[in-house]
Amino acid sequence: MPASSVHKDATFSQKLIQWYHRHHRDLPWRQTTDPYKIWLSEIILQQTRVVQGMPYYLRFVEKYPTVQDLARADEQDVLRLWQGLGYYSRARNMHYTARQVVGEFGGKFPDSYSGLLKLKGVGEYTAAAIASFAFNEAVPAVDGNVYRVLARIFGIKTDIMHSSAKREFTAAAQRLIPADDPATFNQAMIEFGAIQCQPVAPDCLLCPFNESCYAFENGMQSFLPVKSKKAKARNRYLNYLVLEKGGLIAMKERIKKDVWKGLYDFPIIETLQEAQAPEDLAGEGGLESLMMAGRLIVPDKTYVHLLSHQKLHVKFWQIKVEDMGTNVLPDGVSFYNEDQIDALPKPILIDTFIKEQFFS
DNA sequence: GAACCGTGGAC
DNA sequence: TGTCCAAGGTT
Repeated sequence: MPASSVHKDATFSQKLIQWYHRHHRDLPWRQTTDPYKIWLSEIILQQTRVVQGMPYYLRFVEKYPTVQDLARADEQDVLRLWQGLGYYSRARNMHYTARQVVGEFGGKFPDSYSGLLKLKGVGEYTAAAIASFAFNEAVPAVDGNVYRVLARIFGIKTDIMHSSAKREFTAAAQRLIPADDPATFNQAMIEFGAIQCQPVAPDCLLCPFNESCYAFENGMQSFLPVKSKKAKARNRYLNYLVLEKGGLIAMKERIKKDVWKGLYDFPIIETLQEAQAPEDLAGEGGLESLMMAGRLIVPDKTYVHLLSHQKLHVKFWQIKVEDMGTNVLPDGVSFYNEDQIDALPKPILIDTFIKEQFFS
């Protein structure tokens, strides 16, 4: 590498870290080098805004102060504490990893990027983040913020959705990272992307790099980074059979490979189109006999619930049961009282419906 | 490589 | 209102 490049890269990291010291937010996971807490914060913050993840981080640290505490917990309680954050496999993987760290590693997290990368739920970004923040390893932590900063300042036009992008952007960051303080550099890149080099309408007049930024000089802020479109969400039509008997409600854990795995909802009939009458649900899984177990209340509204890849159109068919008689609940379905239901992890949609309908 | 996996906020 | 996005990872 020519000497001029070395000089230029050092200048970049120095200016960036200068900016960081002046502008960074005071966030709780930056007050520690405990790999457990850093890991916890990184898992929570995956695809999640700081304002949304913050209360969850504080609750998790409060309830599970150490990895041993988390390992001892039931997965269901971990999912319940995670309720509302989404991408629930993060919580299940986190719990699995806590048990592995305690059971196989004597309660100590791997102290290197390559070791951390082996953990379930820890990919290249998260491994680099923990390795640098907790152990000062000089590996670049390249997240969405870093893609944006690098693409704009250096004019990198590779589609960040393309498979080659990760290698290219990681190499670019690796060239910039200072050996003497990789942790602050990584924090600074991420923080700079989050609060100065924002996705939409960044205020470039305040930016310390506005005299050398490719995007600013060429008016390309809104076009960089290049990101190809995502596929449109598919429509799904869900019909829940909500059996209520003497203040108890029948619920079931979602165990299939599908959305909300590990969470609880009701017996469900999925249809290809929106069901308008009880007859539309016949022959769709053998649950229709449940609708005869009591007095049926036909839903008067459809909930539309958006997921990242699905648009759910959901109807709740309530069945007021006096006596199940010869009707039996399907496998895995049980009646729960209010306190039990409160303790179960549930999708936000289900939690909202229950609160509206029963326990408001 | 592309699809999948949640939720809430900003525009 | 619909779209995009947010400290990604797994299959």
